[in-house]
Amino acid sequence: MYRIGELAKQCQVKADTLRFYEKHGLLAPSVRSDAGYRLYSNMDAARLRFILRAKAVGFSLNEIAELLSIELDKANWACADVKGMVDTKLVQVQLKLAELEHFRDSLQSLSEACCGGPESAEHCSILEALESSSQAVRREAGTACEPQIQVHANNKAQAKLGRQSC
Amino acid sequence: MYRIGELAKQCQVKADTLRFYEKHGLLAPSVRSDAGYRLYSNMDAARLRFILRAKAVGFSLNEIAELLSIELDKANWACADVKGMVDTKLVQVQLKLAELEHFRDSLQSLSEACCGGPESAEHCSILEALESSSQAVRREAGTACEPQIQVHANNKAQAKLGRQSC
DNA sequence: ATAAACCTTAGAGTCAACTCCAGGGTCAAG
DNA sequence: CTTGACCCTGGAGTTGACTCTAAGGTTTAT
Repeated sequence: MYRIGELAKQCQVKADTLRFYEKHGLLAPSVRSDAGYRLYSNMDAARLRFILRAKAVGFSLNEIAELLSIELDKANWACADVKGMVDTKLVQVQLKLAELEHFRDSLQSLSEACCGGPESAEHCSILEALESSSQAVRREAGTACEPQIQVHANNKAQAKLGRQSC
Repeated sequence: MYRIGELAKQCQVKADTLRFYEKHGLLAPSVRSDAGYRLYSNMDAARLRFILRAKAVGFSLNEIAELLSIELDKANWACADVKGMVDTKLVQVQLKLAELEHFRDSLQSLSEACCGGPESAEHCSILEALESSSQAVRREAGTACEPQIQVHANNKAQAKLGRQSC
């Protein structure tokens, strides 16, 4: 059993945050000591890690509470309800995964294309990578081009030539 | 070129949000009309989509601004700086990816284990899946067990027996 | 030429998620 | 038996990210 400060330190959050989570129904210690101290079990700690992981990938505390409520109210719900809820979250997670993979790919190609040397990054192909990562709408021929875009088109040509953009 | 309301609708945000992003240095329209109206190019739109994608996977606006500043200040930085920054973000993204995959796996096993029928979910293996998804610290033999944990151990036995937890 | 539907700014308000503070209780070490 | 490090509660304050309001200017359709 951990006291609030111990669990907080272990998970790199503040004790206040744990009290906040308790007030909002996300995580209550399974036991209190005689003096009223919160005592957290290993299961409580696991639940906290679950919460923090969900938070780190962009879920709000409300969404997390919804997910966790499955665990709490499970006697009052039908399997179908539970499965529906889980599947909904699953779709959300898969969408996030796809976005993150897209994200990673663009950062990766950015990193690979950049020589990493001491030169100015002025001609680095960052712009290009970010653009393609953002699914930039292709410029149709005939559209007015700003100066920067000229530079960028230039970069693209360079990159094509020798994969050397810096 | 899109006016603020058009771009906002296209990306499912409010016009106010775009003005907010401009004030905070994330996205400025490349042109203003004679009357002072903001006019966004396709590149601006791509940049906005990049911002929204990053936000959806849990990056703060400050972190996103940091990433985007690469694009803006590239003339003032060495390639090494840029590469370092990108690689740092890349590590963060890969961490998030790992968490999300872990997350997806636990939701998936949850969904598969649950029959989805009209029965009470009381004996559904949700607890188990959430626990394992949270990398629950293994209970050592000899540690005091709460009643719920007994129930859970029971569930686990059921699940082992026939993969039928509902 | 005028109403509806846009746009502008500056500044105030809202909401989520903490974070801190005051005033007090608990507990192990010296 | 007190000192210092912890804990408690209730409530106020902060930060990030919008979101809205007021007071006005612009565009477009009739």
